[in-house]
Amino acid sequence: MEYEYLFFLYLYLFKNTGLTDVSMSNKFQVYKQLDLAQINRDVLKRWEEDDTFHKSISTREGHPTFVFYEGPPSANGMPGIHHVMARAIKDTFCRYKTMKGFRVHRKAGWDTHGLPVELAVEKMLGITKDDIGKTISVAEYNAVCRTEVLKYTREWEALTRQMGYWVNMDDPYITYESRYMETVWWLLKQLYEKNLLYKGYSIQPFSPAAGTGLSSHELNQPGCYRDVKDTTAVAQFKVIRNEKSEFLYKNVDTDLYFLAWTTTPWTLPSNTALCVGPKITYVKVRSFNPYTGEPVTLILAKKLLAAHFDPKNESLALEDYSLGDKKIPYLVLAEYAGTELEGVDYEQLINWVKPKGDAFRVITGDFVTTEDGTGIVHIAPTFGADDDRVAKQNGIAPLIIDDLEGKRQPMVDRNGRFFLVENMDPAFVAEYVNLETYPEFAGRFVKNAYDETLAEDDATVDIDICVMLKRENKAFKVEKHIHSYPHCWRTDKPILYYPLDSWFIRTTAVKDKMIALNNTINWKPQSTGTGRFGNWLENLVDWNLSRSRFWGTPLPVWRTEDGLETKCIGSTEELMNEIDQAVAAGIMEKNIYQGFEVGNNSKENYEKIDLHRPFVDDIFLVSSTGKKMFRETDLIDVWFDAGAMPYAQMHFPFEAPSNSPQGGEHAPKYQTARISSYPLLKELAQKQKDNQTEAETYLWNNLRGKKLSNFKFRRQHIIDQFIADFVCLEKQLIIEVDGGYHSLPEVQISDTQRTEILISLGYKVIRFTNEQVLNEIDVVLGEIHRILDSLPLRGRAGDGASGIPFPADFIAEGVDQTRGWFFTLHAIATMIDESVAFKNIISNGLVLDKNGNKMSKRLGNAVDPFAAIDENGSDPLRWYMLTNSQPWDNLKFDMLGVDEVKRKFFGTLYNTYNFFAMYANIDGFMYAEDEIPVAERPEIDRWIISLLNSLVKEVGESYETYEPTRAGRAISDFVSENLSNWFVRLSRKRYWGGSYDADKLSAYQTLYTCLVTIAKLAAPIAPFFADLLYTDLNKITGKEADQSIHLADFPVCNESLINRDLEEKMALAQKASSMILGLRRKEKLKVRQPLARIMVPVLNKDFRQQFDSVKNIILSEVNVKEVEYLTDAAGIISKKIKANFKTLGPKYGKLMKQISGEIAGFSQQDISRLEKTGNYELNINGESILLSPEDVEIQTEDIPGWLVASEGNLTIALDIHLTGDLKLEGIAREFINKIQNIRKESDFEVTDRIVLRIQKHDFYNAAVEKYKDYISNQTLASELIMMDKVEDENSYLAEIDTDVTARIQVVRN
RNA sequence: AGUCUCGUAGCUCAGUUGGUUAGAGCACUACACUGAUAAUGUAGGGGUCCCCAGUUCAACUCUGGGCGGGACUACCA
Repeated sequence: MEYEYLFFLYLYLFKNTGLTDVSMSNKFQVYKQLDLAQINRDVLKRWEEDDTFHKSISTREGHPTFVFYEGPPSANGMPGIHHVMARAIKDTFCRYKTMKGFRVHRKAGWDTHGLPVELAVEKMLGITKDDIGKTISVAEYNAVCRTEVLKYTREWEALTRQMGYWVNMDDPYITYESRYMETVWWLLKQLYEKNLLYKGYSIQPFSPAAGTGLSSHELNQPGCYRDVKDTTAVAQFKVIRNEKSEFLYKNVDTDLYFLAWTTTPWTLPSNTALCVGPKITYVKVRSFNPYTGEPVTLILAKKLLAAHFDPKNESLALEDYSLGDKKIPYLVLAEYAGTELEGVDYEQLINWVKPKGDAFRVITGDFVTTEDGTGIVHIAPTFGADDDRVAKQNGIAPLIIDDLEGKRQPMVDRNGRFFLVENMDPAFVAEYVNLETYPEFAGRFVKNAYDETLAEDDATVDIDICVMLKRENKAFKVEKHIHSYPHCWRTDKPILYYPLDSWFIRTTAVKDKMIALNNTINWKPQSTGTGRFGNWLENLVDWNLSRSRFWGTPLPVWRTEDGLETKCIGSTEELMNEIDQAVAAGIMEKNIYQGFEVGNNSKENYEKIDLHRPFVDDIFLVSSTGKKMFRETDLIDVWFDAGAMPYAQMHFPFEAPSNSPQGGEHAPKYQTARISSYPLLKELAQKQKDNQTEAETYLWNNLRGKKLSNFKFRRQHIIDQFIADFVCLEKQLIIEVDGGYHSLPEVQISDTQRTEILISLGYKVIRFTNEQVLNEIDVVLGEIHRILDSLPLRGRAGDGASGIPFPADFIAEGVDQTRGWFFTLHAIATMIDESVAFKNIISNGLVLDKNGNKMSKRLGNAVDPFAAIDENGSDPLRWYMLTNSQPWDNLKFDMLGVDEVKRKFFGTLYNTYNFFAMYANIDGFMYAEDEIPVAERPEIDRWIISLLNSLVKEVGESYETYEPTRAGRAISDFVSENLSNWFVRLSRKRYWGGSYDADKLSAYQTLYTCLVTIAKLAAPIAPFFADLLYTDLNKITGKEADQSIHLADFPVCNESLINRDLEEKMALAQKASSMILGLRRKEKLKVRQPLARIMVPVLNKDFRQQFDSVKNIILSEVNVKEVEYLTDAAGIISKKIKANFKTLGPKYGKLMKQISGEIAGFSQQDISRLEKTGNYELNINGESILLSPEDVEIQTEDIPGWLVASEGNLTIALDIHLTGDLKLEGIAREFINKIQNIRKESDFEVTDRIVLRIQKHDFYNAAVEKYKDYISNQTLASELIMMDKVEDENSYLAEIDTDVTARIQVVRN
């Protein structure tokens, strides 16, 4: 036993007796068991005491910012486990960016408006929408909404805290607050002024009986959809023969018609187009009209031919048909693709009212199916949402009537009747209405249910229209049909799809811009961006903003009753002024917001006003012509609230105005021109711009238009009192291009002064000569690029809204937000700023239960996030969720998976730490010694450090590209495979015993570095455990200044420490060891029994060298004494050869089968010829094929007479012959094993010294004698005494070999 | 119905520009190791790579068509 080691051992024992008081603080904390839930609580407490979150922001003051937007959750529902998922993703990247030195902006918020809130309130109060304004006032109702919506705020905050989601909750934005709504109004006004906000109509469910529109939610209430029997018609639309349709008339000897089916014949008079499917095949059929018997030729979908013509009748002769025959013959004449039919004109079916504009044309639509009907859809744009959309896209006019007030109306009025002629504009009637045919139907209800004088079985308008069509040879088939049709939940009467007034945002006007901007966004997964979101943009329609509800942001639009004058209000200031004017004009009695101070942005001030209904409804304004103006009663889509959050969370522009001198908290701080000298300088700058040198022009052309990594450069830009040649303001970098005269001394002095001043203003100045720019532009640009990268971002990139964090660098929400929040953010940012709202986005999948079902309270399969965190801590939950599957795939959440993560990753890491701590405490390692240069550390240390650096690189890249799953899995693999299973296992001996020498120190330093680095890499995903690990380590060593890992810097990969060769070698060692252990197992040879040698065939020089350098590791791992290399010359290696498909395939393609057959048939001579000469010629089908060594794979087959294992191209033979000496050593090791077990059973301390007494036995006497020192050393025995008889008392029987037991006594010294 | 997405071992997931015998972890079974010890290691069994067709010398991989799960968007003639 070395003295040095003894010394430390004594020190350790001494400390343990408590005789010294320096003890505890110098020891690494050792844990009895891993309790991640307790760690969660402890670390959380420390974070709160130390205010770590705020420190993680304040310590990054002045650093470049990383902007994250929190998609506001609604606090009127409890948080679920899926919120843990979403928030784990968000938190991971915000923490990562913090560790990368960014100042991360992440403001929490609450989404508070919308239907779910209204429904919850109604349920709670036991009322319906009908009661609002009757049994409860709107004001009371809204007051309840206000409290209801934040009902679960406390739970949400608790979840945020417990799961370690760091988001700034100091001042969350709340969408119902007046300040937030003011920004929303401001945005709407911007859109209004850009002519992007307009009033139009949309097709919505409408109840003529109740006289009101219905939301789709109201339609989905139980009992609303009912099966009803309606008259349906297949109508014949007559083709107009002209050059567009001429091709259809081939072989046609009758009139030609399109067939279209409808379940609502009353919409036929409003038909203005027919729609065919572009991918559907149509047929042209010669037949007869069943009602009139007239010969007709009809066009319908091929697939539906059998639905309208009995195939049995095809054989019938056309000539034999006479009117009244049940069997109607038919003949298919031709087939057409849907696209061919596009553009063909047809006659109006029912000529009551003429449309204004283009109509009666065949158009195409993807929504057309061949499920039922004829595969041709009758389009009445005023009565169907699809119809309206497809008509607009194709420029087809709807059938619209001008009423007496000059308003545009559909053919059916709001009572559900065909419009009365006397209610129409006479001028319109004169020009467009057919007074011969229409009056018979005018005033008829389109559904009998609307007319109290009619009964169920009275003739309906549908029937009368069909009768008319039959008579006119325009109806092909009329029949009753049962289908499900929606009814109004209040009146029980059928609803109509009906055009209703709505406010729209003209998103179609910016469609191209939105598509272009979307292409710059990094979507995770990409397919959501190009697919779901991209397609949505391609088929964009105008955004219908209107909602007829109560609890939401009111549309800030006032109109005069005649609709001729409109005002859109964009701020409280504007509103106050307008109200004051209205009061002055006598329209309002007083200003209801009196007391509100314009310009005072305090919360208190804004709480004085309420911009919700009903208060805003009571505001009437005065128009420029003195007329009274009423607010449009609509609320806006709550998605607009959410999409407005980049602006509204900052109360933009009211609190961070874009051009204000103070510029808001986040405004760029760069110094610009001095006011006094600006006019002069400006003139000068312009002159310089006009007279640029050749070099300047050349460089400018390489910098302009954000060519260089998207950095914006300006030329001849005035800064303070100077004109900088080129400047990048975001990075405060000035580039000067100098002509020859700069070498003059006086010019140099002034240059120096100028540079000094600019530097003092915070700029970096670099200079190039004209020659450099002209001759070495790549070098120059490379240098600029390098310097740009090294500089922090000062201002904000981009030209969007200034003064606020915009756009976001990163957002993440569920994929269900694609057409919700993601869209509204994108749309608003595009329209307001022509910018993206977010640069990187993760759209995460759903969290399902372990069987793949959606979680719901009803099924009882929902996981309570609080219980889950309480039991496991949030780290394993977070780790599991991010690493089990990629965030954008759905996660099948299974608690067993969480357990696995706990055991496999956290358990292993914890064990590794505990291992380290235990020995470090014994040896008093505190990382106080100088760092041993990596180059001087043993191979295994350099290996794990190499892998560690590779890991740092991979993990860094993964986080950087928003791939948390890859990052987490890489960390976990490293910990369990390489660190624990290989490095620690092989290095155990180095920690145990021996002196505190360089090797031991290296072992400690290396393991310490691995642990602390792993902690940092894992910190973004597992913030609690990582911080504990870090602080436990750092407390003792004081290596790092930061008190929390979340304030520390993310590790940087040191490429020079990565040694691929070494990594390969070690992989070889791992493989070889496992193969040899496999062989031992097969032969039942314990690893304790040393063996003499292994033999390895050498196929090439590199291999021998590689194997040799890890030989010792392998040998000690598998307890073998020597390795012997076998070369060809020995003649005992037999080789086998295979074709390398990867190299040969592309060259010889078709011949591969034969080639591989030939190669497989190579003899040993053939193989060695190829190896020696480096080529081999094959002849296949007369073609000469030249093989090189790369075209084949050569492996050794086996070594006759030896115990052999083969894997890939590595073959190892094991010599299992036991010499006497080996046997003795095996016995000695057996003793060590048994004695160690006895120590353990006796609960001895690791460091207790013992006295050993062993009863003699002929089988092992020699072995014990020979290895006495070795045994003593390993078991910490001060004495080893062989005795004839050891007393039974205090002794143990240990089996040393089959039938050989030893009596051993182990006594503490 | 449309769009997107997923489908590989009992479970959760990898699988590079197509290339030879499709992998890992968990679970299961067996074994080994023994001062990291309520830890660790090694091995084994287990596959119609959802199905069909095509392209190719060669398909888990590419193309087309189905089937099944999920999400979103529509609710229709």
